[in-house]
Amino acid sequence: MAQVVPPVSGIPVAAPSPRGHGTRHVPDATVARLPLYLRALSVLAETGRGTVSSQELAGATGVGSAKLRKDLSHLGSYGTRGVGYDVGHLVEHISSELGLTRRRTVVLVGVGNLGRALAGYGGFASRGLSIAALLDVDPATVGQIVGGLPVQHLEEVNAVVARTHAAIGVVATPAASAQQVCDRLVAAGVSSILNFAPVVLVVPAGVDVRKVDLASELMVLAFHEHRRSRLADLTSEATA
Amino acid sequence: MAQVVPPVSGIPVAAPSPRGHGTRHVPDATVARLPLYLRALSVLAETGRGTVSSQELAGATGVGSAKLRKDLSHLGSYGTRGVGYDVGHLVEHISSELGLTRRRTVVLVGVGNLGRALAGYGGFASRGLSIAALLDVDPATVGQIVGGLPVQHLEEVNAVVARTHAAIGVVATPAASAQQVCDRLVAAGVSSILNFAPVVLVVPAGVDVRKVDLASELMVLAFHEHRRSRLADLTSEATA
DNA sequence: CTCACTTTGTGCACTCGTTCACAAGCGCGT
DNA sequence: ACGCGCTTGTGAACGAGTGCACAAAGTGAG
Repeated sequence: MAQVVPPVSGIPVAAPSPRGHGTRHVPDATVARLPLYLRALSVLAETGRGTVSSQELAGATGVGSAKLRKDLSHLGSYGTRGVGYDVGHLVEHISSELGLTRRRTVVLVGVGNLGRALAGYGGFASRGLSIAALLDVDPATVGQIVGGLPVQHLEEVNAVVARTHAAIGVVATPAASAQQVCDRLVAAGVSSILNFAPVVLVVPAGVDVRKVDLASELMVLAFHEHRRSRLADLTSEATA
Repeated sequence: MAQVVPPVSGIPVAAPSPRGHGTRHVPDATVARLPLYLRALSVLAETGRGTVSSQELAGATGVGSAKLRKDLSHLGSYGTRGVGYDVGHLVEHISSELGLTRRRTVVLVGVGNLGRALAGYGGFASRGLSIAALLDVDPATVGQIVGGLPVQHLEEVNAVVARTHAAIGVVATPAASAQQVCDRLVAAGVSSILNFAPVVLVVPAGVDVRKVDLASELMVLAFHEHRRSRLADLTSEATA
């Protein structure tokens, strides 16, 4: 009952920044939006635009203008007040922050339909990301040329990763083999994994896993649809 | 580094989100995890397990046990203290909440590699989601049988949506035609859209758009990779 | 019945992200 | 030079989500 949490007026005892991260901290939510900005900016750059206002860019990306400005401020980018942001400069700045200036190589495992879709996806190369190799275990698939690259056997993973210095691996295999493939990628030296298989991958500390689950996305959409119809039922019931 | 399971999306385009209305509010973050739980539970159910503790299910899904319990409590599901949750009951409860008890039909536009991957993806049907039709504009593709379904021409969209009562549309077309396809889907009566094209779709109010951007995911991964190497540089510099 | 043990459900504090509102800065016309 | 309008950058309030810790509630053994 005593001490009702005093304002703690000036007690520098506890470290102001408990997390000792040396670099300035860019929020994850902001990072997730940077590619979006980058794409919109690329379009603008191609049309010859020299500057954009936050409001304009916000309109093109579906993000609030205040949020956009805060995002950009997080990476220390300077716009010009009264004018806006220099398109070219901003593109370069964001690319640099995302680490796309240095070329990143990616190995893709699982050359099914999804793998082919990824391999054929344009726009990676122009963004500093290049798919360096395609791997699979199916004898009928190995040896094919997909998206200009020959499909190699998964056995080659160690050699391929070592040769291409790939740090990013994409798992586009069936669920059953995903964990096994993941393990081999990690063993070969890959430290970031993008997983499309509907399983939760277990990885050692230091390895970053990101998951894209197509079925989940559809289910979330179904939920919204469901909620909407429930709401409609309720309101029609209320008006009745 | 723990498993990072991002809510991906995070781009509520034109969703004013009418919050606080009559129905109890299930947080979006929780909804995004429900499919994950559902899948883990399905696996458990098949192995004949009758009950699960929150800790066990947490381990299988990579989620903290407290978070999991709170998620389940949000949808009013009752577990039994000292025992855990009834697997079958929980599966049914989550399915119901997600709206998967009533069959949801989906129309898919764009039968390229990505579209084929989605059409061939198992696990939709068993979750109440069924792809009712495939649409494309390429004469060479129209008429093919993909995943057991004939590909129809996009012109048929109105008839198809009306006949199947589909409320969900999937856009798996190239970026250039995505907005146009989206407009036609909306005009045909679709009210939820899952967009794989790297553009920001503009839709009228009342239509829900969810975006999955493969290139963005890779870029976010590249960022983490980049940050990691920066950190390594800093620390090696500091120790030097 | 009682006690020890297990596991849920949740209040609370805390962190993270978003939104608002506005001062500061910049260019331009006069 | 000077003020006017436009746009950025950000402090502060707010809200959502997470993690901790624990009381409540159930089970089973003695």
